[in-house]
Amino acid sequence: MVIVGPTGAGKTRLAIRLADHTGGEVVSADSQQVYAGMDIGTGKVTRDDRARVPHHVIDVVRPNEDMTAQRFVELADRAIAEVTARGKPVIVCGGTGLYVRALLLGLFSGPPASPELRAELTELARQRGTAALHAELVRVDPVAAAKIDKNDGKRIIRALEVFRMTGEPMSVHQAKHDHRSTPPRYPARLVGLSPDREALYCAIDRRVDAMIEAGLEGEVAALRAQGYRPPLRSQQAIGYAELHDAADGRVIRERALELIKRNSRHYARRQLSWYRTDKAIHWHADPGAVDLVDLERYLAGR
RNA sequence: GGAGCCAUAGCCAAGUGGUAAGGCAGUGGUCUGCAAAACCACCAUUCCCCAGUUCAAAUCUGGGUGGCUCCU
Repeated sequence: MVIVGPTGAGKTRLAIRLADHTGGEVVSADSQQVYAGMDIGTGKVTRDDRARVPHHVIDVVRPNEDMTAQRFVELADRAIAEVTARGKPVIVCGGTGLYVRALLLGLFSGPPASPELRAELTELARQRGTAALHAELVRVDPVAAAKIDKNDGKRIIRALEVFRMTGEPMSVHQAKHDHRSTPPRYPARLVGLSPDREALYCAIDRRVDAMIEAGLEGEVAALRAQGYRPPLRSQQAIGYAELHDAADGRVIRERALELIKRNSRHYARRQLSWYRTDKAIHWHADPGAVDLVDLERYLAGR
């Protein structure tokens, strides 16, 4: 069972409810909840819930470590194998579209991320401009270049990275792993949560207020005390980046809180845009109205 | 009671005779090892209202309405 949807839609609550109902365990597919010490701002389940319902792929790296989609897939695969071995249903709770897709469909067999090469290419982009890198990509991999916007530095760098490390264009690697034809790695039932837009935005605002009340600022202070701050990827997460800015005096607190809400709304929109195209998802507007008995019947039928 | 200034999208705002910049918000989208990231696109047939001048008005003139400031 895979639960997807935008931030603030109620994925976590539904996952817990479903786990309680079925005796299943939860595998998180969230690119920020992997970081230990980042609990409030990433909306992790409470300690009580975790004590009752086992959660996996949460708190698996320190905030100064890199996380990648491939690493996530490895960790999730292992967790799923363990839970399955115990004879329990697996509930994947995912907010990160790329991670969910990578888990279900796999990634093309390319080289792993190379921090050195990325640093080199990033420096090159800074000096000569992103357009220059794109021009190089046009030369070595015109197929990929046609699909990547000339301003999209991150994707241009990834494509060049793959080419340099393998001597083969990324588009060739990808053609061997076409998502439209690759068989799913797991038999999954996808449940999507998509509340009314206005209600979702309201929920997001309230959720941010609740995070502040719960001590998000203290959490950020603790991270800073340990030396974790931007530009660490983990510290650029929504709710953290803004409060680091506030702590550094770049914005006033009031504005930072507004920005957290705004950025969360933007993020929710991007998530919806990602999932909307997936025809396999069964959508529900109200997480509270999802019929657990129906879902359980489906799980039991496997 | 008098004088001055102002009125452009949900918000901020440029534009002083030649056919409505930009930013924010909003919306749609892209996504194959950084994804809570990165990137793309759309979004005022019209400038408070009415009349006038002009080939041409958001821009000039007159009147009205609303707001702000100052004087009495």
